[in-house]
Amino acid sequence: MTFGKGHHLHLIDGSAFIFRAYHALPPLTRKSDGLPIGAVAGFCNMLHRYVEGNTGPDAPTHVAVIFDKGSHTFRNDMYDLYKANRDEMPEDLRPQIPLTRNATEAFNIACKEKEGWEADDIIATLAVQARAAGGRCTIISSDKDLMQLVGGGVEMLDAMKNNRIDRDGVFEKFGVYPERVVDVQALAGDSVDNVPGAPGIGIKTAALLINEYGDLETLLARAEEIKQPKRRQTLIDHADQIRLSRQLVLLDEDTPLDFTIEDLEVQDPDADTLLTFLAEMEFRTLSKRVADALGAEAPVIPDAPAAPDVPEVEAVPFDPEKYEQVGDAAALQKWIDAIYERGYVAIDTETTGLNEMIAELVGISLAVEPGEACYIPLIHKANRGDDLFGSDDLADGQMDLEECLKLLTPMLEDESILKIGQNMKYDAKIFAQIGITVAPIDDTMLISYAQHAGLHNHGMDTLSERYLSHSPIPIKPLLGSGKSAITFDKVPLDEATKYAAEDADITLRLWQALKPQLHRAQVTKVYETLERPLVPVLADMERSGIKVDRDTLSRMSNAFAQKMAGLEDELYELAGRKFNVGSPAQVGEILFDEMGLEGGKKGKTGKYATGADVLEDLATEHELPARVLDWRQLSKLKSTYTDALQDHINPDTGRVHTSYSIAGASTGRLASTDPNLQNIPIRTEEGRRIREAFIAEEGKTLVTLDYSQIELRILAHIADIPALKEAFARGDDIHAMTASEMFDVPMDDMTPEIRRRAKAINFGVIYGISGFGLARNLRIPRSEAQGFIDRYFERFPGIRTYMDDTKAFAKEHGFVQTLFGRKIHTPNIGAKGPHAGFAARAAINAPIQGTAADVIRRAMIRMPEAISDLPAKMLLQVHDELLFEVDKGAEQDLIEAAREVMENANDPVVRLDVKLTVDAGQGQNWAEAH
DNA sequence: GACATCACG
DNA sequence: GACGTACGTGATGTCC
Repeated sequence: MTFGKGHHLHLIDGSAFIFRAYHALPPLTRKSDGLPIGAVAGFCNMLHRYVEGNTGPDAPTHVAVIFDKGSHTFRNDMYDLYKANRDEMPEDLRPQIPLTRNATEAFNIACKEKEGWEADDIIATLAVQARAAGGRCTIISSDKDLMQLVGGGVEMLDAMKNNRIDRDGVFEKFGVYPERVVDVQALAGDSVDNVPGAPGIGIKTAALLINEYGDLETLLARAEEIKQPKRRQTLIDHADQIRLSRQLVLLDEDTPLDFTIEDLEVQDPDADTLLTFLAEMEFRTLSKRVADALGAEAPVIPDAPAAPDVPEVEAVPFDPEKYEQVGDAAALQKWIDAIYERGYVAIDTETTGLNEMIAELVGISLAVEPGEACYIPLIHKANRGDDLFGSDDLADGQMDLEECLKLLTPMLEDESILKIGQNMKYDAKIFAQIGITVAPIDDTMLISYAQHAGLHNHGMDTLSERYLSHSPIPIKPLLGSGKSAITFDKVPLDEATKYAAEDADITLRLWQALKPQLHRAQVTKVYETLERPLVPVLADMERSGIKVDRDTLSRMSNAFAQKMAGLEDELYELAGRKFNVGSPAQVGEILFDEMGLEGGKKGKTGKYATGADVLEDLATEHELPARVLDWRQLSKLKSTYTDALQDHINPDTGRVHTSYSIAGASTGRLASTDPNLQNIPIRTEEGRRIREAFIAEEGKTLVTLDYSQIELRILAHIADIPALKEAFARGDDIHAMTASEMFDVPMDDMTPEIRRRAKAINFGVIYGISGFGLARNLRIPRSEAQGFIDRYFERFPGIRTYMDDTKAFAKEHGFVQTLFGRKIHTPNIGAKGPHAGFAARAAINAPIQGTAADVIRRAMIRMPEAISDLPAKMLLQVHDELLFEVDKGAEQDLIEAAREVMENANDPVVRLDVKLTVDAGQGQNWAEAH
């Protein structure tokens, strides 16, 4: 059949698939012979997922995977440096390349390549042919070089993000439509492919020029007319290089091919061929999945003895049908016996919601071996939630909650049985609500965090996909979404069992895969002293919550609303019309288009930037931006704080219970969510008053203790700066001392302005200083800022060494470390281009911020024991501050005990050359205590 | 759901 | 030699 109207050609960029697969998976090897196989595994998974997704009216009628072949193409003849900066292919990837061709053929998908041409040229040729024939074509790739082909039925699809790119999408990316993309690329060049382009011209400028002059040749011909002298000269000087660049990025739409589109017609895979291939590769999980999809029998893959050092990840296939639903005491007792035989169990709770303070226990799942898991439903309803007249009757076949807990509690509290969970803080809190203290525990999320912080997140889906090559059953289809969403107790029992038991099964497998790796990564100590013991401490703090006075907040909300209304009237007057003050886009239009103010800069989305820094600069001359800033401050305080906080007051406790994520921030810091209590205002007087709503219970006092300058002290120690260390030892004002040293001003003559500058520089150092950043922060010329930095390095030479050493360490190892051994990975440290500076600064900052985070973690872990004799509770942590609630009269005892713990939190593991000091405060509310 | 903005250390 | 930049977070409102 001739390809034409109604037909749809899919072209898959094979190389892109391979590299994505390679980087997405750990370095897996084939068990029987150790052949590296991770990229092939990922490639096959992606192909399988792709094939499965091809249903419905949009499915392709023709398909091919296109590969590059050889490294020498006609472009190298034009320009010998083309792609010359490409890194060598990783050694363990090379042998996998031919296997990906075999894989494609095994899936019965056409597999095309041509010596001397790039895959992109073949794709271009086929896309153009498809378009000419009146058919559609989808290019599955996110390579921007292919964007020149889009239009007239040709689109691109980013398979990972499931993001279609049409002509408008191309315009967003390049600022021009597809037919002018090569012109823009010719000017902007491409550092990845080593296309030179015009020096100093990026995509933004290129698009601007092309749009003004129409096309590249016109632009080059009329280059003399360009107003900016530098730009003009660049274009004149480099015209030849620009034309060459255009040749390089222009795809060959006439690649000679020895096949036609008709040869690419979609064919069903032959089950035998495909499964034989997958079995050869020893992909157990995927074989099973593919066999299911094809309705064939999964091949038996003999269990070869595992090579040492390779985690066993695919031993037992996942089979939701095998999970047991436990409905009576006898059945449960069998599981408890199995747990006692082993000494450990993976456990997961299902509840009615994500907020542990409100959620109710719905069921419990247990796993003892990979594939051996059960679910104990407890209070599932007999009817689905979508049944309008659904009664509250319980579904049949469930154990009585009390009876179940009576059997389970001794095991949960038995110190000889290890309870393994994914994010155990959640489950521990659920059990704590019903009086059960779960211990001892292991947490797969934290085991991963200790090893892989900075590499990826540590949610179950991510871990399962990465380390088990298995995608967990999604919860969405069970619960629905939006208004019609139901809670887990409305999920039918059989579906609930498959989902819940699988979670425990996955947790157990992750534990088996990841726990033994802790010591190999040398982070066992980190996990055991900084991560795991924090779980019960945080669970207690979160359950305690802090009292918040609704009336105070509500009064403030009203006051803010009135002020905002007044400001809005003023603003409409100033602008000469009504507009939405909350819309940055409209504010930008008013300021720069209608009022014609200078200095409007458009961001990447084509809108004017109207951030506080911009408006502050304008506010010295104009009324409107000043009032917008006032309005924004009030709006922020009202919506984020005085309004939203009220909604977080728990009706039962009258208190606000935040949730801390232990494995969220890469540096080891905690993060606070729902609500975030780590960013309650303090810097402005108006904002600070919100802290008046955080109050002590009747008869109690709020006490805060915070580390003084902890990050600078740690910097002084790590970078070994004698002058800084001595200043801290003397108890000097550290910013004043820095200023005195840098600007040769005696301490007695210090002015606030000079001190302010020194303070900014001190912070800058912690953040991985740059002249640009400091200049922007201090609003001084860049050259002056650079002068400050040079002087700083001169006066404190250890800083330079620290920065250089840290960067070198990160480049060599791919991570940096805190003083306590916490690893923070820096995967982008070797990146080329603008990414590099970013990663370098993060690498410089991470050991400092991370060590400070470790210190306060240690203090928090020791705190419960240290204050156990006092009528006091630890409520909140704000990075370098701990907030307590204590009975009146015991304030001083608490301060003494807590300060002792905090100031010596580094002992005995790390000796510091600098003393840690802690300031204390107390009061009836958080504003007063500070 | 992306983006801009702004709150904190 | 130019690039684009202070480090780490989370919540909200707008706009598509």
